[in-house]
Parts: sequence; C-alpha cells; structure tokens
Amino acid sequence: MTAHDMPATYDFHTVEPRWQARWESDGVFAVPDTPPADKPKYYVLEMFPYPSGQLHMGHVRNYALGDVVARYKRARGYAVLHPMGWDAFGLPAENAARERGVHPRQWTLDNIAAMRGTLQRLGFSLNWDREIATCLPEYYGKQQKLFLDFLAAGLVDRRESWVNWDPVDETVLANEQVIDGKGWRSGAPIEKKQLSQWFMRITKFAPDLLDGLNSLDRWPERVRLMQERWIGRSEGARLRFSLAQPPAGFDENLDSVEVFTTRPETLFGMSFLALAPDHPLAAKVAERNVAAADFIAECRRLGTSVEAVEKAEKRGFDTGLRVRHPFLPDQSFPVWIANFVLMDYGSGALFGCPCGDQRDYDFARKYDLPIPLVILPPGENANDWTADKGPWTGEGSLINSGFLDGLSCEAGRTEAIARLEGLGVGTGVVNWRLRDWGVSRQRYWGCPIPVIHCAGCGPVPVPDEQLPVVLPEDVTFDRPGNPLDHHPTWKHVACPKCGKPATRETDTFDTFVDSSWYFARFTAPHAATPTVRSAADGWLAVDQYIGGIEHAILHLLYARFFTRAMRETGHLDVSEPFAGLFTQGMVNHESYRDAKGGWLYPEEVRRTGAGAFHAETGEEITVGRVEKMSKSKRNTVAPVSIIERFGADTARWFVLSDSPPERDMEWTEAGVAGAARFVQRLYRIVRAVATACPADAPEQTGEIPAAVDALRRATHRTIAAVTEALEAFTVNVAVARLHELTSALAEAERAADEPGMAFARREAALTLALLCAPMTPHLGEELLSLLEPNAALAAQRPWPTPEPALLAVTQIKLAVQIMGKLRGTIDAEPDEDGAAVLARAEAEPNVARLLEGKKIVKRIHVPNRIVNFVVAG
RNA sequence: GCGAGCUUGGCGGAAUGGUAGACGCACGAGACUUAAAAUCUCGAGUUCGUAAGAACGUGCGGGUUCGAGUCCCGCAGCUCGCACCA
Repeated sequence: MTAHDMPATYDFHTVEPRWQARWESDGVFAVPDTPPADKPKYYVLEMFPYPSGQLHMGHVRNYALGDVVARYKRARGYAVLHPMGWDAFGLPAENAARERGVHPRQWTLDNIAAMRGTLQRLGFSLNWDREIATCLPEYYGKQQKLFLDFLAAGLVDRRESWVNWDPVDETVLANEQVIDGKGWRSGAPIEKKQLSQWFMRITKFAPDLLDGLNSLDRWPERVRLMQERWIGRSEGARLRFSLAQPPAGFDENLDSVEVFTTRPETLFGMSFLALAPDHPLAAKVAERNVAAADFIAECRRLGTSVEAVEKAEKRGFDTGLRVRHPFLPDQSFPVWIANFVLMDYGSGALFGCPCGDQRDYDFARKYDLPIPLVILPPGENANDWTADKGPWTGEGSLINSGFLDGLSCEAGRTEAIARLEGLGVGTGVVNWRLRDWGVSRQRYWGCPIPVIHCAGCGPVPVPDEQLPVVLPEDVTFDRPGNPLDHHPTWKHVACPKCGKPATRETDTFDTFVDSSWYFARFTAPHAATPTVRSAADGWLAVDQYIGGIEHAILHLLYARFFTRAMRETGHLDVSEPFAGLFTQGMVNHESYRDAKGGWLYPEEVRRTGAGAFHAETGEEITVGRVEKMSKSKRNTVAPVSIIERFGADTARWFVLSDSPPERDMEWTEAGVAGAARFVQRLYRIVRAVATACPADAPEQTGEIPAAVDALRRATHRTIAAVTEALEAFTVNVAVARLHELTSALAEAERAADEPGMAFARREAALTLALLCAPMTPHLGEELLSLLEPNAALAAQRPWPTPEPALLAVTQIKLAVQIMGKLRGTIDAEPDEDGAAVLARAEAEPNVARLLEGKKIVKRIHVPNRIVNFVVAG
C-alpha cells in the first residue's frame, strides 16, 4: 500500500464493516464443540441479554469487557469459546401483545434481530453459529427433557403453595408486582391463593451449594457472602410443645407444636409460644374463633404491603391455648398468633424468650407478658440485672434455669439439646433459610411444563418421543388469564399412560429456569440431546463470567443448582458452572429536567459554560443527579446512535477508559469525543510511520541514539504493562498505557532521522496495533494492514512479548529524603549499593543545604528505591 | 438492625510500604489560520515566593515504621445488598 492509498483520516464507516466481513469469511472466531487438544481452552461468557428491543449502554460495557478478555486470550493461544444468545421468554412480550396486539413471538424475534444487528456492528468476537434463543423449541424442548430427568431423579416435586392472585387479570403475580397490596397493572386488591405448583428441590443441595462457595476463589467476596446468607445455615434444635388442654374435638395431629430455635439454652426464659398466621394450628383455632380468623385475615392483607414491612409493628392474638414446657412439666405458657412469625422458616412457630431477643422483648412488653431473666451478661451482677435494662442478645452465663444454672450459653446449648433428646421431645438440627424453588408460572410466553394431568393417573410426564411440547401460536390476548388455558384444543390430549382424555399442564417455567443452563447448551447448541458430554465437560466451567451484580443471588444460585442436578442426571460432569465471576458497574448519565419538572433526553439539552439549555426553546434546564441510565429518567444514550456518529471502536474505547470496570462509570459527551479523538490520532500517527518508515528498516546495533533507545524501551514496557493490566482486569490502566506509548511514538517523529529510528517507530506502531486490538479491534486490523499489507489478521496473531533486555532499567532516579520528606533526587546505576550512593545523596545541593548543622543519626538506602537520612538537632 | 464496599486535584481515576496525583476529561497560554474548527506545543494539587525553594496535602483521630493513600485500632459520611430468619 502506498501513502496515496492510505486515507488521511480513519473512516470507521467503511473500515469497520470491512473487517467484520473478513473475520466472518475467515471464520477466525469459530471453535469446535469438543475443545481442540492442541490448545488450552478458555470459555468467556457474558450474561445473555433479554431482547427488550434495543441494546443499551450497560450491554455495550458488559460485552466490550468480555470481548477484551476473549480477544486477549485468543492472542495468548487459547481456544476461546465466546457465544451469545437471548433470554427470550418473559412477561414484556405478553405485555406488548396485550397493549399493541403484536404476537409475543414476533415481537421477540424482531427485537432479537435488531439487537443482534447492533452487537454485530460493535464487532464483538462472538460465535454466532452458536446463537440460541430460549423461546425456540430447539432450546426449550431440551429444557423439558432436563425437567423430566430431574423429575425421575426426585429433584422435582409438586405441592401446594401460596401465590399472589390478581382476580382481575386472573393471573399470579410475583411479589415485586404487588404494590401496597394491589396488582401493579389492574390495581385490584391481591388475594392469597393456594395452587398446586412444581418445585425444584434446591434445598437438597443446600450443604453442597454452601460448601462449593469455598472453591470459588475467583468470585467477588461479596457475592459469595450474599449467597451464604441466602442459603442461611443455622444450627439449633427442633422441639415439640404439647398442648396443655386441647379443646374437645381437636385434631389429634395438632396436639403439639413444633418449633425451631438456635437458642435452646434459653428455654427457661420462655414467656409465650407464637404461631405464624398461616400455621395449621392457627387455622384450627380460627375455625371456632371469629376474632382469630379476623386477625389472620388482617395479617394476610398487610403481609404484602410495603407499609406493613416498614412499620413492622408487632401484633399478636392470644388463642387461649396453652402448651406445656418440656423442662417444667407443671408450667404452661400461652399460645399466640403473631404477625412477625414466618410460616416458611423453621416450622412456622417459635417460643418467645423476651430477655434474650429484641423482638420477643418488644412483644412481651406490648402484651404485658412476663420476662423471666435467664442470661446474665458478662460483668453483670445477678442481683441488679433487671428486665428494664432491655434484652441481652449476646453470650453470658445462665441463671434461673434449673439444671443449666451457671453454664455458659454455649455449654448450655449442648446440654439443653442432650436433655431434649433424652426426653424424646426434641433434637439438635441444622436449619436452612434456603427454600425450594417454585418454578410454575401461569403465563403463555414461557417454556411449557411437559406434564399431562389425568383424572385416573395423576400428573404424567410427557414421553420423550412427544417432546418438545411446543407453544401454540394461535393464541389471543383479548381477555384476562393464561391464553394456554383458553386455547380451544391445545391442552386436550390423551393420557400417555391410560389413553383416556386428559389435559396438559398449562403452566410454564419461571424464566430463571431458561438461564440456569444456557451456558451448558452453548457448548453443543444444535445437539439433539440437552448436552453432549465431550462438549460440556470439555468447555465447562466458564472461565470468565461477566455480568451485573443484580444477579448475585438468584440467577447464579439457580445455575449452580442446575449444574448439580444435571450432574446427578448424567448431563455433564462439572461441580461449578462459573469458575471466575466479574461483576461490572453500571453506566450512569446526568439527568435533565425542565421548569415543569419533566425529564429531558440528553439530545434535547445543550450544555454551555453558562449552564444547560433546551436545544430548541433555549429554556434553562436543571441538571440533576448522575444516575443509572433509565427510560423513566430519560437519561439514556442509544448505542446505535453512538455507533453511527463515532463508530464501534470509539464506543468501545470510551466504555473501557477511565473507570475501573467493576465501578460505575459516567457516560459523557466530552468523554466520547475524547475517545473519538484518540482513535483518529492513533490512526494518523501510525499512518505516518507506515508512510515514512520502510518495512525493511534495519535495527540499529552498536551505538544506539538515546531517542531510539527510549522509544524501544517504551514499547516493550508498554507490552509488559498492558499485559499485566489485562490479566488484572484493570482495562482502564491498559488504556492509559496505550495513550502513553501513542504519545511517545508521536514524539519520536521529531528524531526521525536518527539511525535505527525507522525500525523503532515501526516496532512501536506494530505493537500499538496489536495491543489495542482487544479494545478497538477494527482499528487494530486497519493499523496492522497499513504496516504489513498482506500479513495475518490481528485477530489471529499472537500477543507480543517484551524483550527482557529492553525491560531492564538502565538509569535510576533515586529519591533522597530527610526524615521521610523528599529533598532531591540523584542518578544511580541499577542495583547500585554502597557508600558512593550515600555520598552523592549527601552532596546533592538541596540535601546538603538542609543537612547543614544537623547530625545524621541513620542513613537508609534501599537500592533502586530510596535514600533517607534520619537527623537529630 | 445486620453485612459488604467506597472516601485521593475542578472531574473520572493511577500508585509491589519507598519521588502521591500516571493517563484521560475540563481549563489556561502559545503555534498554525484572514478567522474558526481540527491539529500541535507548553502549563497546572493548595498556599507563600520573581525564582530557588518552603509549608500544607489522599474523609477525621490515633498507632506501627527510617518512611503510610497503602498496614493496625477507633470514628464519620456516602453507596449497595439483606432485613421481623426464631
């Protein structure tokens, strides 16, 4: 290529599509289902997007980061799996259908097409031949197979469960769709309803899910902590309280109440027993007591409202029942129903020990229940420790506790459990906060649960040969409820067992199910079985998973569960799905409001030194907080418009600059412009090298001019520094180092005539091309092609390695301190030690001046680092 | 309430216990230009000083060290997550 062929400015409009086409036609990113034997494998995965319609900046940041890793690892010689797909089921598609009459499938596929186009314009090195969309039968049919295998393995069961029921929309709502006790869409008061639902038995793996966290050393500590708390292991005891005088006709099964406690040593401090409003015994009481029934109804009504949770007022209802104390058979205690007792933790009942628990204390005070003192805090005297001093929730020694008197809480705990076991009324247990995962959703746009309900046979799994159970397309959204339920024919089938008329399950899976195994499907996305063992076992675990912190608990925990369940059913053999996890920060932007308080889009606002004004009316605009880009605040910037104005590389470069990836970043117009300037500048500088420095320019040997030496050292230092930064995920630092080398190369033009400079400039330019390629791949290819027109693609070239000789430091500028304060610098040889250095340091003019009249008590010299004089007087 | 994280120039941020503020943005001065844009060069923590240089400086208070943004103890502020978990 001659200078004439090289455009003076970098025209991303033509350059970017050209290299994208080349990568595609050369198949440079493709990898086989079974990882090649001659290379180490590396699986990079970003959390796949929900196809909402448009890619947003958060996606760009997420995928740019992942692409840096993918391209870098590829250059380091790894076989890199870097797939992309769509989390394509979910409610927004049904909402679009109800609001705009477009079919969910069409809406979803259109969105996917639009977003795929944007991703492709951004030049990510993705395996597009592995693309999956969870809403297609090719994917969800395999998911149905997994479910049936889980069912056969006892990892799934069916049971009654409470749901939030919207009587107007005739649908089940998630907790976050219930606002102040009303449906988010209909505004109707929400009812609690019991439905028969499918559950994944995630609790079966609770101990392993907890233990496994210890092996995830490349996960952020806080995510592991969040999961640990969510799983919530606690040790304690389960014990039964028998009813003192059950009323005549009371159910035999309800003649005792089981409670869980972590503090069995405080049993002598018992004041009352409290039941959850949904507890079976509470229901029994309500049958014959209207006031109790009212109280329970009241609790249910308030249970879902935000207000109730915030007020958190403890309220109770005395049932009149009494229970006997296991250690004090002649004493009995009242049984209350209390709004703060949770049915789904422990056994839905607790014994109240007011002296050792804030909540029990508040309750006892409110209803004037006794507060027996059983724990004496360390350093307190039993004679003046009173209930008025409030509860003591820490450790201490036990008092007023019969056989436990004098023991520490810890010793008392062991003893109390032993006694309970001896009496046969209780046992030491481990309790888990984690609950089984209810996966049934009464929705159309989800994966059908492959079960057929037969009056004679009960729930019958759909036989393998009838899979996939495909969603019918001809559905209507003109009335409330689940369209699958309304469909005239779809659900009516013959029972696979007995052949009699039966009905399909019309529930579909929670969409978290879809995303719980997609990483495994990516390894063999077109296989007839859910996974292919050689592919799944070969590629998994994901070496680097990248996504938002908002999925720290549920998605990651469900995926970890699925991995275990899939291993148990023989679909793969790995213990954890994600070996490394990186949670990137959000993309924020200023928000703008006009005088009336209405939100404005960034493009409607003109910013000047004097302030912010409306671009058309000139009205003064209030600049609000910098916060997460959101449609409601209108502070969004569309990636498509940025790509059109500045190109993909500029967008990528900007989201990777400045802010460390794990922190939030602020999107600014000035920042993008700066990134665009850099892209042009680097192009100009490298173009100048390609024009001025012949490809066969020789390396200078012997006497090397200082400017040449400096540039070569800068080049090799940059290779080392960028490599280190990328390994450490500090892409912002890699960007800074590339800025530095770019400036050094520009500066070298001034010494262009020095012997060997042409070689050094070419070397620097080539290095820049290769090092910037993970971040700005199109620019990287273009620069490389200017320098070496017919060479291999940057995407296929190995990562440069620095020459050790050029990394070595030749001259040290040594800082000289007096009493730890910098007073001057001297030159030193590398590793130079001994008296000569100290002498030169003492002689440094400013140092000598300040040492005048002082006595040097101690001389400290750390070679290559520092000289420090400690003085007296 | 419990837990985690953060706090460094005008702004984003950099810094294996060893010259704090790399790099970028914004800003100022200059060059080029009829002019502007673009580009290039130079400058810049604050205060004092013509300068050399000095004092102060990484949220606040202590400590360890020859030397602390970095390690330890205590405190404050902000952000996020969980939250009646028996």
